[in-house]
Amino acid sequence: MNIGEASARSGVSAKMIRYYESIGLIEPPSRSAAQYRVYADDDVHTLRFVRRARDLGFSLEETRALLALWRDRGRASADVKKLAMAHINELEAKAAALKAMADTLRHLAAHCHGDHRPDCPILSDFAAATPARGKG
Amino acid sequence: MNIGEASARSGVSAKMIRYYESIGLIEPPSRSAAQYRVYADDDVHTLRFVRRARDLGFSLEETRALLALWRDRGRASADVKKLAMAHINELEAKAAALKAMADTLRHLAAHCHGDHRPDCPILSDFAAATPARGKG
DNA sequence: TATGGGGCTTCCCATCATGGGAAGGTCAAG
DNA sequence: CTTGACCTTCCCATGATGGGAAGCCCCATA
Repeated sequence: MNIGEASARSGVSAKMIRYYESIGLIEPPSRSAAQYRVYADDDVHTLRFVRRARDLGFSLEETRALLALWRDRGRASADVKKLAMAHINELEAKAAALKAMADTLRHLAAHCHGDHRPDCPILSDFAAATPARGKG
Repeated sequence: MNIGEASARSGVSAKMIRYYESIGLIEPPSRSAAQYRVYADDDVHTLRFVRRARDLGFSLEETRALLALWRDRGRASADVKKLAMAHINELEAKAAALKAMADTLRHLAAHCHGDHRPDCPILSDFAAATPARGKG
């Protein structure tokens, strides 16, 4: 199949498929006489794997490691789990950071009248901000 | 003061101060005879405001809007609150998305032995993934 | 006064993952 | 043979930031 069909079947854009190939994440497929990329079902399988990893927030480099583990039938599941757990921690740390921002902002917004008056504790807080020294 | 001191006082790198100036987020400061940027205390104030907004996850474009509101003494606090609330929603949506990824992955990892054996439901799930069609 | 080191200037490049689009070749259907 | 959809490669853009080179400037010290 051509790249368009591989894209449709895998959920990875043609643009990205070419890019993944260029950075060596996936193998270059064979080519037709006219230099069209020709994919097999197995390639679609790989692309779906990549898509799933990306959807779960793994970077392309992490995905590369996962692919290697996937292809290595003899690897210990501990290796996979270790990578996954590390990623889970990253994800949760990022989520917590975003949540902390939201909470701070929500706190400030709670004290903002939100009417026609100009006074606003949100902007006041921003204006009073000091870098890495607390509110001294 | 020179850019180095403004940077130290505001917590914004010199690199970023120049960048913010280049995109019109902050006003170009006056220059010394040798073309050095010369900042006043007020400029540091503005830089701290930007820093605070960035720390709370506002994009530079959102920060630009906040700066405009800050400088507009007559604005209604409702305008600020509206912008803030929208941002809070974005932050929480992103946090929820990250948390969902972590939960999915944690669920998969819970069923992974994590020992010397090669079987791993994490990779199995990835390999079985299908794009936007459920698990058919 | 000469020198050295640190700060400043501009300019270009890299990141990460992705999309847009141009210029041109190819294929299948009419 | 034309038309239109597809493919190719190549370059550019995003958002926010950092790295670093080449060259000028300023101050302190010898």
